[in-house]
This record gives sequence, structure tokens and C-alpha cells, in this order.
Amino acid sequence: MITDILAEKVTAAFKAAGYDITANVTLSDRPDLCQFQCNNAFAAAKAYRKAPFIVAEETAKVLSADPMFKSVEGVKPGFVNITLTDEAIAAFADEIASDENAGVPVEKSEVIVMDYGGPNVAKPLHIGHLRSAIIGQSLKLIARRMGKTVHSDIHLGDWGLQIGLVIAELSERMPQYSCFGDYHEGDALPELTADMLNEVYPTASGRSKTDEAFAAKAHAATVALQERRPGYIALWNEIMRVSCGDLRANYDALGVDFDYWYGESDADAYIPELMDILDRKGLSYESDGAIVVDVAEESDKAPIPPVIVRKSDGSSIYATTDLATLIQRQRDFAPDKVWYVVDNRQEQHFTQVFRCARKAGIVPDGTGLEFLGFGTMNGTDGKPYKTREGGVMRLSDLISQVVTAARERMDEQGRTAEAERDENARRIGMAAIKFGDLINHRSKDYIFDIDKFLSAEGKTGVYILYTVSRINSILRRASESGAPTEGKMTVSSDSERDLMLALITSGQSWKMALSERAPSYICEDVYQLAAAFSRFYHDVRILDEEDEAKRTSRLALCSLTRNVITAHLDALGIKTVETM
RNA sequence: GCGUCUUUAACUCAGCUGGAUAGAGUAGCUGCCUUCUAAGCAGCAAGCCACAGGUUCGAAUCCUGUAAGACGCGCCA
Repeated sequence: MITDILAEKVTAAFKAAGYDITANVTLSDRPDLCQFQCNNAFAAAKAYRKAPFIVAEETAKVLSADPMFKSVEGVKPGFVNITLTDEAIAAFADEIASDENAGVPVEKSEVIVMDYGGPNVAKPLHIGHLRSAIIGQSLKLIARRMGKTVHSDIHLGDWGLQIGLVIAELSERMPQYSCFGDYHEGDALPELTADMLNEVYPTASGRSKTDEAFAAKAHAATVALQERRPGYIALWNEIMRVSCGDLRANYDALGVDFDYWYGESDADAYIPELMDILDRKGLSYESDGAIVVDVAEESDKAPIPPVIVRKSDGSSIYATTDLATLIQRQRDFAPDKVWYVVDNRQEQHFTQVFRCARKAGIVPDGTGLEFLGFGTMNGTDGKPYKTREGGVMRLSDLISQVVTAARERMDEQGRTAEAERDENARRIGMAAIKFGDLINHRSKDYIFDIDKFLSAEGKTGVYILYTVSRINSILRRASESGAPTEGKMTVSSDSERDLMLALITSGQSWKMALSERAPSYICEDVYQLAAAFSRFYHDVRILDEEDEAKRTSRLALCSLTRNVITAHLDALGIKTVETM
């Protein structure tokens, strides 16, 4: 990467000037003065008790012999200001153009297990599930593109109280079925549909809060299910079948996928082993009828309560299945890292689970267990997003609303062939939603504003797709006329230089995105790339440039820009369109 | 009550390990379509970086306190 190469050169220059210090080179904060800057002369000055300006000047003097630089200056308080020659910039751009990975930096290989999605079966996917899905998917794609091996697991919520609630509710609605009583294999089961389940769960959940007898029944059903009572297991299989089909359709529409559709229930087989380990190591003990493990540490500012691994009614709880799942993951994948993309509000729960896992030796010390929390999606009023009627919005409704709006806009434009409009509208709508979400830092709450995301003016997914479709249009015309779209690049205008600079420095956003586990850096960078292209597009002529070498260079630049932008969009889970 | 996070332009947000005149997008105001998609581009205006102290040659950034808001605090996930 360009900044790494520059950092090496500046470090060597520091050394040549007599300062043993590692340089860091960044894009300049003052583009009017230079392209890149290095601030480490301040540190060197401190270490060697000299004036920063002197250090900067001495270092700059060493560097100015390098033909790669148009100018290197030691400036005022102590900055080293660097400007590359146009030839060097174009050469770097050529290099990326011939790079298979489009300039995306590759880092050391690691095995990462990712846990995102986390939908509950028998519960409709609503917009609360959106963030986990699209942030998780994006982080997975970023990590893979940068050389990591990622195993993704949806981790269904399919073994807890929520199932007990559904069973209890169904048993009252249709008591005639034997699955609630003396079940024999082959007996008829209730006919379930996704819509029905989507209604049953909220009803049951609401009832359990006011109706104590019903709540007790749901708890009992949960215990019985986990003890594998045949009728409940049969019904559970049916619930799973119907619900997973519905979930799959929803995730497909989102363009989000998982390598494994494991759930809490798959961890069930590892629970005896877990309980045995905790018992053998003397970590677990009985408290108020439940079995718990202390996880408090001396350095805690606030007391962290013990983690409950078995409820007083004998059933397991999410901490149990999360721990048991770790045993499973260690056995199946021996991961270097496990990433949990879950709601911020679950932080304490995961602190407990991670500590317990470490104390119990379920994962080796070197394994990184990471809680990657995300913030809440709020409405324009700043409160958790609701429908106009005040309910929780279904994910499918949200998507169709956005896609319909995109389709209307496309009909107005009339540039896209009729046959492609539905698919393109879906892509534009999804780009609007995903970009609008991912541009915000993962960990922060953000305001979900459909009109803003679709407005296509400014920093939106629609703007990026629009830019790509313009590039596509040019490249399409070029290939029709037989003009070459590959070749050596040269700089013949400011806007070309700026675009090339944006392209050759865009690897930095990947590094940030991966190290922070936050796709927002890729979003910001791809916007910068698109904006730089738009300026270039307005500034110079491309197809009808008379000078053939310039024309070829510009077409090659278009082609490179498309490839780099597409690499970014791929990592965000956003598909481009040919026309819009 | 305790803990975590947030507070930067009218609105929504960037500002990486402290460094040069605090940056974007939106909204507002001006321009630009007989030339490759105007879902675009160029420009103007807009900020005691919540408040008060401290550390430093230098603080939006680090430390302490105050205020406002969000979230969490044993048998839901």
C-alpha cells in the first residue's frame, strides 16, 4: 500500500538523518499544501531534544533525492510534507489496475467464526434483525477479501422460552392434537404457517407478562421440550421447518447468507459436557435453586453478577447454550477468533459468557472472543423505529417499501429496459438500506430515514450506484466503438490526479474496517471514490477526447475506478446496476 | 443508586494513536444541461467542538468534575 511504502521511505530517511524513529505517513490534512504528511518529526524532536522543524527539514532533505517525489518539505512547526510526481501516482494506479484483488490489502490468515443474525424461530424478522444481518455479512465479506477464513453461523434462537411460549399457546388453541398429550409417532400435527407463527408468538409473549398461570405453563413446556418429550419435539420440528423456510426467504431477499444454520438446539448435545466441566473444576454452585458460576473480577468497577447456567426449573438458558456452542465451535473449527455481532444491550451477557468460557478452559487463552455490539435503529424522532401505527415494522414490508420507491424513480427516468427494472429496483433499494445503515459506525445508534437514504442526493448508496452506472455507460460505449479500455495511465488534469490519489490510497479504509470491525470506513471511502470520479467526469471529456493516449488512459481510469468501487460494494453486500 | 456509552454547523454525522486555517452530507442561497446518465457538478453562507478545571510547546482528541440523553444492572434473548 502506498502509505506503507511512504512510511518505509520516511523511516529510512529519519534513520539517515540520525533519528531512530518509525514514521507513519497519512493523507494530508492540508491538500492545498501537499498530498501526504508525516508528523513523527515531533516525536523524534522530543526524543533527541531538538527543534521539530529542524528534524523535519533534515529528513525532507534526505527524501528529496528520491525521484518519486515532486517535493518534500520540512515545514513550520515540524511537519514533513510530501507530494508525489504525476508519474509515480500513475504508476501506482497501473499497479492496482493489474492487481487481482483491486488493491485490497491482504493480511495474515486466521480462522474466524462469526455469529450474526440470531433470529428467533417462530418470530417474524423485523427491522431489529436488520443490523446484525447486514453488519455481520459485511464484516464477513471484508475479512474474507482480506485473507481470513470465516465460518458464519446464523445461531437460531430455537431452544429457549420463546418456543415454550409458542407451544403453550398452541396447546390452548388446538388441544385436540396428541402432540400436547399422549403422542405416538405418525400422529397428525397442527398445520402451521409462517403467518400464523408470526401472530402466535407475540400473543403468547404478551399473555405471559400478565397471566402467571400461562407463564408457568410456558416455562414447563420449555423444560419438557429440552427433556425431549416426543410430542413437543415433533411439534418443534414442524415449527422449525415452517419458520426456517420463511427465514431463508427473508435472508435471501436481503442478500445475507450463512455457512451454517445451527441453533441453540444444536448446542444441547454439549450441555452435559459443559455442566460436567464446570462441576469438575469447582466453578459451578447452587444459588436460589439455580446453578451459577461466579465471573466477577477485582478490577470490575461495577459488580458483574454470576452467570446462570441452569435455571431453578431445571431448564437451560441462553448462557448455557452460548457456552455449549463454544465447545462445539472449538471442536469443529478451532477458531483464532469468534465474533459476535449482536445488540449492544447484550454486552454484559457476553462478558459473563466469555469469562466463564475462559475460567472453564473451553477455549484456549489465545482465542479472541469478541463482542461486536451494534446500536439501535431509531426513527426520525430519535426513538426506536416504529411503523406509522406504532408497531414493529416487518423487515419484508420495509424492503418492499424502499424497492417500490426505487422502481417508481426508475420508471420516471425510463433509461432501463423494462425486463431489468424489477431486479435493478431491488438492487437500488437494498443499496439504499444497506449503505444508509453501514455508513454509521457499527456501535452507534442511528436514525433510519427512508426518504434520506433514497433521496440519491449526497452520501447514499443510490449515489454510488448512479456513479457506477455512469461508468458502465461509458465503458459500454467504448467497447461498442472498439476503443481500448486498458492501458497505461497518465495524469493530464487535476481531477485525474485526484481520482488516482483516491484510488491508490483506498486500501487504508479496508485496514481500518477490519481492525475496528466496522464497515463504515469502507462506506466513507467508496463515497470519496465516487465523488472523485464525478468531478473527473464533469471536468474532462473521455470518449470524445481526440488524443488517443489520453483517451485510453482515461478509459483505463474509468475501468479501474469501477473495479475498486465494485470491490468496496461487494464487501458491503451491495450489487451494482448497469443502468438506472 | 451503580456502571457503560453519547454530547462537534439549523439537521444527520466524520474527525485514527494529541499537532498546521475543525471536515462531510442534508436543508438554505448562487451558478452550470445544443457535448459521455442533471439520481450530476461548481460556488457561497453556517461552528465558545455541552460546561468548568487540569496535563502539554500544542487539546474536539488525554485526565478530573458538572449537566443533559441513551442503554444495562441474576433465572427473556
